[in-house]
Amino acid sequence: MDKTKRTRLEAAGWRVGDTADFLELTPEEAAFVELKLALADYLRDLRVKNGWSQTHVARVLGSSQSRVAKMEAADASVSVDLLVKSLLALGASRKQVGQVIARAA
Amino acid sequence: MDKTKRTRLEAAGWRVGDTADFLELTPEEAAFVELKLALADYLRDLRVKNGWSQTHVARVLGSSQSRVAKMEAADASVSVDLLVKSLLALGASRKQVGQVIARAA
DNA sequence: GACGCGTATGTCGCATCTGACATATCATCG
DNA sequence: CGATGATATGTCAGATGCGACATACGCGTC
Repeated sequence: MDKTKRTRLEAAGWRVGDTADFLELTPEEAAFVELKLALADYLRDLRVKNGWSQTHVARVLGSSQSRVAKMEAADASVSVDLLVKSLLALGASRKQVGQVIARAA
Repeated sequence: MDKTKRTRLEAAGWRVGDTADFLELTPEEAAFVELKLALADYLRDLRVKNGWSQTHVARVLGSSQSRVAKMEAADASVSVDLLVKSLLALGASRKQVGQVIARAA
């Protein structure tokens, strides 16, 4: 596994080495986490591409800068619900969201 | 608007005619609800196609029959998180989930 | 160095979601 | 007509997610 990805997974709150051995996710769990990471990356792309700060995005979404940071980090405390709602609120289409999710890992 | 769809939206807990006037959703809200309905429909298709009962699916998911019923109804009390996790757990691929979401309304 | 700006991380009170249970509805079969 | 199985609806206590705040880190500019 890619070291960067592993770090991100840990950051996302997924017990990596909880029991001193290595990442052990069922295929569904893995697919779910990757799906979430993909949405998080897309959110960051969208924001950066438009030259927005996290604070600005937070205002648009009616949220806070810290939550936007956590969204982009795919933190364990953010749901797919929040990511999807946020992307739609920032102008992404349902179709685009679907494509981001469908894109093979 | 299609009468059936309106009924489903009401069932899903979306204030339809709350103030005696008609459904008033921002475009993002509408897209989000439709996205949720699409996932719910797909869950039902997947279950019926395989000849599973809601009770059986509930056992597989580690949940209850009532929650499966609510998922298929896109009840306001079920999140996209739960729908996506359930679909993946029932064997749908990340790609399939994405396609369901991307499919234009 | 000190400031400003953007981002990251930890925590908390409150709101929402979840599984479970009870119960209702509705077929189908004897 | 029971009786059985599948699905729907309402409720609740406990779990999880949310916005907000504080604070820390990095990086330019002065």
